[in-house]
Amino acid sequence: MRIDIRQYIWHNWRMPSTPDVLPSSVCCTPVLEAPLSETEARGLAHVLKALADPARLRLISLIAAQPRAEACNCELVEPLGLSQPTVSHHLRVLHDAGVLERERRGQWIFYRIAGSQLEAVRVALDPHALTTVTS
Amino acid sequence: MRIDIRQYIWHNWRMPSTPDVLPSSVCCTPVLEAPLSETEARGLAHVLKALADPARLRLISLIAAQPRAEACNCELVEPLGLSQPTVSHHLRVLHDAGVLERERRGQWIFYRIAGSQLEAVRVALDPHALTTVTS
DNA sequence: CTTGCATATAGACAACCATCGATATTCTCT
DNA sequence: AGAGAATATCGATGGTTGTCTATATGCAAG
Repeated sequence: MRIDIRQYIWHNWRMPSTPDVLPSSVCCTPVLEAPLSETEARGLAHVLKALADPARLRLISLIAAQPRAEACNCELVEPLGLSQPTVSHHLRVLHDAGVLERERRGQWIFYRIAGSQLEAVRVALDPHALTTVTS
Repeated sequence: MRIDIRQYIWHNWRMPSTPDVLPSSVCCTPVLEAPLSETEARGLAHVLKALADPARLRLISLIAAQPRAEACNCELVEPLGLSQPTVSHHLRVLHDAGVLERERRGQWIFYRIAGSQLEAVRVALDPHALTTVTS
């Protein structure tokens, strides 16, 4: 619940500098470009469904607002006002959808935002259909 | 179910040329910029929830793919493979979320994509947080 | 005004989901 | 090995939702 500063620093000693290059597993083609197949629609809906919850949106924004843009479960329970199992559940949903990355460091598990999925969603909703991220 | 061409043309006679300027009722601030309030999160989640369904995503893409970028209920039932009431329900959800506009013309009700809400979602998910559409 | 078509609403049902308390797992330090 | 802390899993529960059939509403043409 409370974090010991010395332990925190120690465990971050060997932390790799925040990785910015990601696997970039894009989910689908722009929605406004051509009719989606059922499979494409299911894939995009899966990611959107993960995002479409107030608690999860707040989790994302809370993580992004942290100094290192990462947070452990224990730091999120109190500001969110939900129980620890519920927070854990939401983090899992976001991780399964590829929106969050997780990394265990010592006692804690830190979550970061995996930018590529959010970007994929933005591209999918792009009215200009730029095919920026593409295959 | 089947559309009479003469009636179709007649009813489109007095159609205003597709309006591009929209009320632009934006829902929230960029998620990655600052922690969302519960109200902001609820608002954004509402729009995302409307988008987070395979049938509705396919509806959007089907409408966008039409020659005039608009479609009536009857044109969407068959390609979607769902019952007419179900299609009507999904169109209603999208309209309530501000994703679709509706306009009655004669016997039919035509749905168009209301770009501003999609754009608002894209801005909300923007990692660069440009505050392009703003208040 | 009646018939025919397009759309919406009502009611029902099954599946899903957010949430919780209780418990298990995994790690660290002594 | 054992205690303590962070996280995940389990089981239950109340609420939401996607889908259908049946029915109602609204518009147009004869």
